[in-house]
Amino acid sequence: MHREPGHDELDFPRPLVCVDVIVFTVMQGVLHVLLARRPSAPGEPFPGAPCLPGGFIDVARDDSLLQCALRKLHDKTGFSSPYLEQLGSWGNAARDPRGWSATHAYFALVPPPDMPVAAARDVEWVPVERAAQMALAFDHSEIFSAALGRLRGKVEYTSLPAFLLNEPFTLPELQHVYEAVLARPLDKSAFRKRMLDAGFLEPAGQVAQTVGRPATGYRVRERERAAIFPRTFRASEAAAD
Amino acid sequence: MHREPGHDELDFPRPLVCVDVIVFTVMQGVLHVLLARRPSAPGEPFPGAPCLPGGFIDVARDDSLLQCALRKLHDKTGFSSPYLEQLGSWGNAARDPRGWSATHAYFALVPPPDMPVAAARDVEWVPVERAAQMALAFDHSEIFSAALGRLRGKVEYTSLPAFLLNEPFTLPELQHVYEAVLARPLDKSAFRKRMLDAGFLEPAGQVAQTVGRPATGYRVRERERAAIFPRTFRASEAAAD
DNA sequence: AGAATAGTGTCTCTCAGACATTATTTT
DNA sequence: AAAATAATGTCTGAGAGACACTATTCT
Repeated sequence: MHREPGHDELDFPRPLVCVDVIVFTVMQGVLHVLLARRPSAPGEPFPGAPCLPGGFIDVARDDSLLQCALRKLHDKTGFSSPYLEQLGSWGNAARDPRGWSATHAYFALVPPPDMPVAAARDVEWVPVERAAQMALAFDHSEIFSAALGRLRGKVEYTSLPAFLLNEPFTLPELQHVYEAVLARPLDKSAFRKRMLDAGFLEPAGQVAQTVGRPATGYRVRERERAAIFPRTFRASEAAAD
Repeated sequence: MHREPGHDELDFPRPLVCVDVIVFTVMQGVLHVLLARRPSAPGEPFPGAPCLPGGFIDVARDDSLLQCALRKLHDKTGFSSPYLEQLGSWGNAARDPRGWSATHAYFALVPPPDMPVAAARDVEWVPVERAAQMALAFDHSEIFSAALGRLRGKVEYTSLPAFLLNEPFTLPELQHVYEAVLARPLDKSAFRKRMLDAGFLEPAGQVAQTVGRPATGYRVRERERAAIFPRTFRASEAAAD
């Protein structure tokens, strides 16, 4: 901003501004993403098409982009303090037929929700493999793909999957989530060493299993941010940011 | 976007939309950032204050956010194909007294420029240590701080500093840039092994020194993206993205 | 006792860091 | 020859992966 001549009046055309949220969870050992559906009213772009939950900024109601993302997330999922991180922004003249628009994308991780909740709010949990094959409205397929890439990348070297579980959780449970997101098996011994050495977990009692030895329950020490490991899981296939 | 009732008319108030660029370079072994200055005209916010180069999106002229960032970068520095990466976005009701505004921040790495160019375009190269102590207009100090953190973080495990040098460059030169950005010395042997093993460099002849043995010159194989190393420089102090 | 799951120990490999050593140029 | 800088070699330690092994519960 700030230096263009002729802009002082502020009467030039402004882009549309949106916030979209990519919400991930793991259900039945499979990574899912929350999708909404475009309205079918006349004049609406992409009528009836699946899309990411989101919407226009309401300058009277939203104090900030982050707060807007939190509001939309709460409206759709009922969660109010999930792990939430900015993914990036997409803006150009062509992505929305209604005009030049820019969207700010956030990605969120939530523990497995109760199924009925999602259905009631007119959104749907979709396995990421299926979502990747769907044609989402606007450039939402591209944004979703970026979110999935970012999640898989960061899972290689952070404790992000801990935010996909209800507490307390066990180390075997956490390992299963890692494996679900990365879509490959991990060695149990290496996994446990890594998690415990990182020091982001604190014990929280025993968790009885339906069969076999009970497991130690854990909580994350700081819910605010993820821990970062000194190496990726497999150094040979290092991950982007 | 896409599901708010009452929005179909598109006649609701829209935020101001800007793009700001954080341009880094290394001169005389010191990391610098490019700063502009707010106009002093009446009605302008933060008159005369230092700020990041940037400005409002021109929906008639800019096809996309990225192209807008490239345009501003070219206007201010003359570089047209630098390393350019999206940093994030900042948007809220309070950051600009003229109204609800959102800015998309990009950070760029350029090789050492000719000094006069910057001066002629009404921008100035400032050492980052000094810039960190200045009160920049709007929330630009916060944005600059995030950019510096991102750069230092990624330098721990990527080849980003190669984009801060003119080609061909030597490994000792590259090491000096790493040390300038990280503000700590690195071991020569470990550094060379790391860079050569990463495979992102290709030899480009010999580079004579003023004194001593001449060094091998190198070019980066792919100018488009940075290489990622399997570990951070010091695993003990792992870095965020 | 046996099945099932949780949790540990040991060995090897890779790579970062420390630091000593060798190589090639100019004066 | 001496100085200066480039480049390599050797040793050690940390941590990842493979995989065998032990521990604790239930039926």
